[in-house]
Amino acid sequence: MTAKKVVTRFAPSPTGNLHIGGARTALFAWAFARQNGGQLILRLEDTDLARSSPESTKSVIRDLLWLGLEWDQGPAPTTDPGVDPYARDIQIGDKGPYFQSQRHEDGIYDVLIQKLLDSGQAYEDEDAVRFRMDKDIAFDDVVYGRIEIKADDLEDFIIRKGEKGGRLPTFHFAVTVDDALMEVTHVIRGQEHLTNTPKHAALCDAMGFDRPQWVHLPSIMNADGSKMSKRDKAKAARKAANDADLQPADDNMAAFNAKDNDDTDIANAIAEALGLSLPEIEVADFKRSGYLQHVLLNYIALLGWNPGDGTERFDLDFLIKHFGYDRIGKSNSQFDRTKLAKFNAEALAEMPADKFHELLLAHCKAYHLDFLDKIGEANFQTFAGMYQARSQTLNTPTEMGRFFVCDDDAIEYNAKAVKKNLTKSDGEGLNVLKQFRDELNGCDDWTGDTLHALIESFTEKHQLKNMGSIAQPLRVALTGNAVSPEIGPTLELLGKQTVLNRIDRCLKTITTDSD
RNA sequence: GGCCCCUUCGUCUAGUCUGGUCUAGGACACUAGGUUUUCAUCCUAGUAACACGGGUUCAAAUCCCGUAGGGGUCACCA
Repeated sequence: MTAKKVVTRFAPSPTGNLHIGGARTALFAWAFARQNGGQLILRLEDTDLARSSPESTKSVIRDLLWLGLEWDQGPAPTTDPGVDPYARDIQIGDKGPYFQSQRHEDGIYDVLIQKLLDSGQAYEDEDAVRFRMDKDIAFDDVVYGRIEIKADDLEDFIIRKGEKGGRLPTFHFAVTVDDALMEVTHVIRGQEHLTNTPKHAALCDAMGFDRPQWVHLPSIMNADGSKMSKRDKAKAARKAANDADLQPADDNMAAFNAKDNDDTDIANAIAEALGLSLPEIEVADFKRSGYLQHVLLNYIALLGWNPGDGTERFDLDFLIKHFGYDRIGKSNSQFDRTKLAKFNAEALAEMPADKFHELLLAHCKAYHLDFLDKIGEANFQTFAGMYQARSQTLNTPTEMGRFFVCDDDAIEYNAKAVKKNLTKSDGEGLNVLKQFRDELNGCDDWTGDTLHALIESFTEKHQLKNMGSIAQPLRVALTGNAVSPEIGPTLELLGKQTVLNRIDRCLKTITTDSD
């Protein structure tokens, strides 16, 4: 007997954006299929009419494609807005359709339910259909081992909803049937399904299907130990909205504020209005925050799995080569954004400068148009260059470099920085700044190199301690703070007029008496 | 609450199956020092864990039992 060809599947319900935990499940299913020359199926479990939406389907497809996890069967792998992923003729694979709502239309489930009814293994309960669970049941999970459940702890459960549920099959029934009919060999999913699995095993047995291999993955948790969920975003947004006394824009938002729903779109809208960042939970959040897809995949692969030889930084080829269920842990893990950020920072620092430039430009085009407008594409390379080594994410330059785009008189001076670099020792810094202002004013070749040389020669001429004696007062005048990238490129990018304006304003605003 | 699962540094983990090589290793974080015009980077050093209690054994992080803690699940949600 030859081993069956490996078939894995990722089967999200289209009720929102792709969650980070779902991304890890998809990643492992993808890697295992690729490792074994098998296939990955993308199937949409949309049997809950009320919660499923085409928008969610599209966003799941978008996010999976962004991550680079392509499937062999399922909806057409495209984000083209002109393409309807539900269209049957463009779905790929010969086991379709790949939407459970469509499979229901085709009568796939009803035939099998009728058989169970006829054989007495299921019975009608009001207008629903219930499956009998009257025997002890055991199954083997690849990660958790053998699980045995006594009949007394099992209850008959609904396999087909009644009228109010549209007579659709329930999740338990549909997954079992679809996995069997699509010849899925390995069911990889979150650990929350472990206690559902006896139901699926019993259903397989009752319908004469071979049981698949079940692979349950431990959960991904927040730093406080709670489960990472989109409710975290809602909670954070709600709190911010309350603190800021934000008036609800519409009924939806009012319901959101009253905790009647946890809509992440509303959460995002509030965050945008208030200019705050919510905890990243969904793949799209990480994208927006400026994480690279391969870094994100690398990091989440490490949550619950490791190659065993200490390697932590790896790419997808490595994962395909080394992935194995025997090295998946059983305990839940907390998501550590700091470690992710470090991984991301390293990846950004390592890449060629033009690659970083290209990515940052694309990121700003998508999320930070104000920077693009103010800095201009011509100067963008300089901007990218000065932040590459200091960036944790593609958002770092726009966070740290806020001063590049703000108005000259919007600079707020940090008191500590002012004292240390300007007013201390009878305004030593202010004096240097005043003198150097004239040097700058006389400079005709406004480039980073020339300006750097100007600072150096000025330092020597006036026998100052080091470049910092000028650079630091300049930083405070230009940014309000004692921190900026190298001073030469900073001056260049700000431009002569802005630099002089800000120095003048600083000299006018800050005096030794104000201290 | 019933049932199921889990428990090594703050966090992710190696080691557990096949007890001795573990005075428990790595990474991120943290602390100290160094390099640097600031910040970041980088370099060096350091702090820090086998949940608890019993048992088995010459020997236990590793095997057994119990306790505690955490998670999941008990829907016509998935």
